[in-house]
Amino acid sequence: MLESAISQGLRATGRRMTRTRKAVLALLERTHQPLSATDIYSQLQEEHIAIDLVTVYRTVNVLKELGLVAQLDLHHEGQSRYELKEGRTHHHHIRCQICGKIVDLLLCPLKKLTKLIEERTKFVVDDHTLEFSGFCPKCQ
Amino acid sequence: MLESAISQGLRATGRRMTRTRKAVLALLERTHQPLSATDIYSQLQEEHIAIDLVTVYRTVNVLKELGLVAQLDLHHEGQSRYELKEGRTHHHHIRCQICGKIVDLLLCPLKKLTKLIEERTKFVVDDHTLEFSGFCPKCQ
DNA sequence: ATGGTATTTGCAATAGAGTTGCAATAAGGT
DNA sequence: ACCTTATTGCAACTCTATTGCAAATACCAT
Repeated sequence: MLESAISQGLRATGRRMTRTRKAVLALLERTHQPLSATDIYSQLQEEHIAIDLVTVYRTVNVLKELGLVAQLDLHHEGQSRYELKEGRTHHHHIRCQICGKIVDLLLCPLKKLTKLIEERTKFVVDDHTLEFSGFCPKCQ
Repeated sequence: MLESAISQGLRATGRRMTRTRKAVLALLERTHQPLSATDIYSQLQEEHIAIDLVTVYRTVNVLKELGLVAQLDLHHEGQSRYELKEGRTHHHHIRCQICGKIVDLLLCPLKKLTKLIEERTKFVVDDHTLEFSGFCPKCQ
């Protein structure tokens, strides 16, 4: 159970473990797709858990600040998605252009490239995004 | 001069070369940074070229449909940017997290990786995005 | 050059994602 | 159980982008 460990992280920054934060965390924990704020909102509505959409936004932002959640901005989606980091390593995603299914790519091939880019551009690289899209097996 | 060639492309799809389309094209042609719709709008305002923001959006969408302009959705920017394709090959970008400067990366290292991903995921890959961010030489 | 017609433009209204102010509520240490 | 402070819900708002519609204009035929 993550909850007590997370509770500690919250308290360490003067925050509290609440009914709504538990609900959002539990949902992210049992879901295997990255969820948008409205996904989280409507899913919890269906489960008759009262939570305002504003609270969903505030909750994912807190979880992001604590480093517990990653925010994904996939191309052409127009809204952010969120997924639990929980012991998972850095990875990227592929998204189906037809049905929207998102699958993790358990790799990151960009370490060497990062060095090359730093040499060529004289930037210090801090972050990167990499995303593929196409047609999933069912939609081909 | 691009204009007459583009004019043909427009007419081939039942469209017209107009004062505003010329102005947006000319601006994109002489600018070396990808521009947002509001960038284009305010830049043309400064040059005393009257154009509505709505028209800017419609214009970049037409140019995108004609394959003349690429739309970039950079991470954490919250708005799209547009750049002329005009004879340029597929490439990616790096963006400074401090000053927002965007520099082209004249490479794409993802061909081999695409094959690997298709094998592993059984997706057919159609597109990808890759973006780096960090600190430019001036902002380090 | 002139006129006719379909495309394009500007304005106003609208849509959707996300944020902010504030009073009411609830967490959790004492 | 109480008290303080963080959190919540509601309403209002911001920002990017899109849509409907009447007026303006590109451009083809004459």
